[in-house]
Amino acid sequence: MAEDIKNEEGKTRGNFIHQRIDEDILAGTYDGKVQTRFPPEPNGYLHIGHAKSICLNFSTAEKYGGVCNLRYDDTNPVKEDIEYVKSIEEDIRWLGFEWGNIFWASDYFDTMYDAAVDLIRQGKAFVDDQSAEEISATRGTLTEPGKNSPYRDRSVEENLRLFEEMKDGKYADGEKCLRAKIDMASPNMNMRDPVLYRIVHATHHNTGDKWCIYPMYDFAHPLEDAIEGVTHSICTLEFEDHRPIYDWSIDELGWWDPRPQQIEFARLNVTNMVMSKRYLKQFVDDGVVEGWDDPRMPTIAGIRRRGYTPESIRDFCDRIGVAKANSTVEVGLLEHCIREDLKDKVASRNVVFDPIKVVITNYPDGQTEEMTMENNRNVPEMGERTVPFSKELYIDGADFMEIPAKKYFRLYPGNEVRFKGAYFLTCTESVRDEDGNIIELHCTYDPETKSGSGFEGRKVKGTIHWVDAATAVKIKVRELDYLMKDNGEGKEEFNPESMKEKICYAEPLISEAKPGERFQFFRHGYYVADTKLTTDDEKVFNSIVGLKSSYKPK
RNA sequence: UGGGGUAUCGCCAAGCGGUAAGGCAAUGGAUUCUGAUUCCAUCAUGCGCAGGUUCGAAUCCUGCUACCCUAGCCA
Repeated sequence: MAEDIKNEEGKTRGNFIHQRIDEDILAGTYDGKVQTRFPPEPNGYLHIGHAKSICLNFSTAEKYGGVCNLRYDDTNPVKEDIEYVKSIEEDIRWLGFEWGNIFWASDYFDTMYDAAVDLIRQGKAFVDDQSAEEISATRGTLTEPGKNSPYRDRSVEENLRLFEEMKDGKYADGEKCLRAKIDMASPNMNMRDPVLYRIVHATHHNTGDKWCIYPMYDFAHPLEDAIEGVTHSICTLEFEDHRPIYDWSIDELGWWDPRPQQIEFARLNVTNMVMSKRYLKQFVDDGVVEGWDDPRMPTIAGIRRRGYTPESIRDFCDRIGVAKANSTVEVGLLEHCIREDLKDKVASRNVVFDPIKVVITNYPDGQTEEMTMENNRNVPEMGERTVPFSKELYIDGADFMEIPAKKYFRLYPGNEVRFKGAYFLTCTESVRDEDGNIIELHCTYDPETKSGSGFEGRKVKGTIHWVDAATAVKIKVRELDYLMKDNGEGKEEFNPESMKEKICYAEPLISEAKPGERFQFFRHGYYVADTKLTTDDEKVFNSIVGLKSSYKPK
């Protein structure tokens, strides 16, 4: 996994965050301690972008022998719901990480309140009576400084009294707020007397109705980190401008030294995937997907149901690297990671798409042979299975062409191909109905060429798969594409053809497939038995990813 | 228009003054009862642009340019 890559001098060459930590260790800033945290707000499902953050935080702690805690950033009761907690924990565990502790920001509300009071005492915070609109109007613009609030110079005593009254529920939402007293002319908008506490009369899942004032992220987050003893607080790029207020909150209090440091990295973007919670929620609400765990969704629940493995996701996160440049990784890399993981793990099964019936005219009526096939050609230890073979078979629609394209070496009239695990067959005739549609193919087989017989007389260029018509099992296959597509010019839009269901014929053994079990459908790609829809009677498979390339007639 | 970031191959990404790692993709070829896998080979005289310093610059300096973030009592 995340092995240290050493250069000639033997120095570690990890990502820039590891380098920063190395410097801290060298300087003894935190006495060699490394502690990180994954701090989701429980207001939605985790997606693959979060997976990058999870891998980064947990593996960084692990690399340095430190701990990574799970902490819920639950400082806004109107936006959060305990229902998401279960899925968050399930997703992290599924990825294979273990947190040291589970913390709740709301458990620190008392300390945060005391911190706010301390700042007021120091004259570094004040209660503002202005409305949100007024505050917004006097904040200034990117180029013009803001104006001081008329309430900015209240006495410490008055501020203390007012803040306590805020806490005691004497005021309505928005009537007052607590602001830091910093600099309304700061070129950084975040430092223009930012709001520290706001009034929200709402029941909190953890603290109930104890509080009606709640700390803002900019004030709460640094305190949470400091309280827990976090050393390196890893977050995404958009918080770079917030770092001064992060540092200010801890330094002005003077309660902690050294303080944790915030380090920002670029969030993950993947082509053909939307990470915006707003957009994903819309898909769910509009019913264009089955839910947050729809196998096409980029949520961790979705990619899990899609058949991705935790190993493949972690491998992906290792390969994409960590840097500060905004970037969009091609889905091809994610696909590579899952193929790489599955290729030596899963068994192969014969499944015929768009079936065409084949009749072997010179094969004895009523005869059936049990053909032996290897489950995974790369892994002999995975053993073999037998598959029935008889006079009438089905082959894949894509494996026959009436008029062969250039360099097409599967079945076409007059051509001989190997039927995987069975015999060489030559197509002698295509049978049509009145409308001219091909309804079946007539072939002849050569008994000499049986698989495993050691026949070396001649070679064929093509090998195709098949299922025995009499014993074939019908399964439902869902061909999944990405939810978004680069339609038009550089813009990604919803892909209405992201799921196509079809009924296919499979070899009898497929009826034993268990929900969540993965297979390679011979020549087609990797598939997983859907965990919600697969029953003993009906098998439903989702496509995970296709094989790297296949012949595409022009 | 202020402030904060970022620019190295089609996509990620190392590099930290000594003469451009690696992965994905792509391309050629070998093997193959999966056009898969595996294997071997090719793939930046150039690092946003223009100057400068230096024996030597992707790395240092100066000046540009492009893109991202930022004016929630969200996180």
